Amino acid sequence: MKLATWNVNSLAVRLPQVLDWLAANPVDALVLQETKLTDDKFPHAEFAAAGYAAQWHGQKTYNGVALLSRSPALDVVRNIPGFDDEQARLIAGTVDGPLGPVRCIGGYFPNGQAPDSDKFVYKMRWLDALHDWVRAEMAAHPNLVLMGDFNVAPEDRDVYDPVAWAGQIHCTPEERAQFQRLLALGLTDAFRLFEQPPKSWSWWDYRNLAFRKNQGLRIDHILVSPALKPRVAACGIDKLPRKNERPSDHAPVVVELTAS
DNA sequence: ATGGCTCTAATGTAGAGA
Repeated sequence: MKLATWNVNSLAVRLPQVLDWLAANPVDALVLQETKLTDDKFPHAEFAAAGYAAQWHGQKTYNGVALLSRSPALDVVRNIPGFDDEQARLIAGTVDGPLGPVRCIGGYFPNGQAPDSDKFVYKMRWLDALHDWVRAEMAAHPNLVLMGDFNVAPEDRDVYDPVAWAGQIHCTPEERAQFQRLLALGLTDAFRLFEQPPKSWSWWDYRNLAFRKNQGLRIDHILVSPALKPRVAACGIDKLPRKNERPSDHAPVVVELTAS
């Protein structure tokens, strides 16, 4: 069973690339971030024609998330229950597969803008609410995957220039502590279960030839629950879509789970 | 050099992203 996450930075612009990617990478489920579409504009018919059921939660201009799956997702949740949020940042659903039901949570975590900003305060509140809700979800769903654009680089090795980025947004001690709190729930960063190429990033700035110079951050993650950890067969970042014409600034992250 | 590029609202320009 393969699951993936991809911040597409506008699904209106990137739909052809997402369809191409799914044709080449027929994953069982894919969560999208930054769709930037109101719900009436979501291209569910195009995904249905490609063999994917869709659940979505969007808004105008900013944010927006979706969950695509081969078999339709059940018990779908939009945004963090109990956390009043005007921004469309989370979707969850249960996807059936060879391992039985898997709870798939896709999140577009707040950017935070700057450590001294109101948006950083919101990011911390959002992460607090996520932590408490994920704990409850893990109790209800042993097979659980939390994936998405976390907007956190967990360690210095996830940053192309850790000295320049020290204390900057995505790299502050507060954000990294929030990432560790999620791990402390029993979740595992699937990417780090394997040897990976050094300087592995999931995002590269559009500016300054950052992709060509491989100057990026690893901020898109897939965390798995204890029951799934021994089932993780592979996890990697697919840089190919970043080489396309008009690419997203993020690359997809993929995890493979085996039944035995 | 605090920008660089890309997206959205728009149709000139500004805010956000990371």
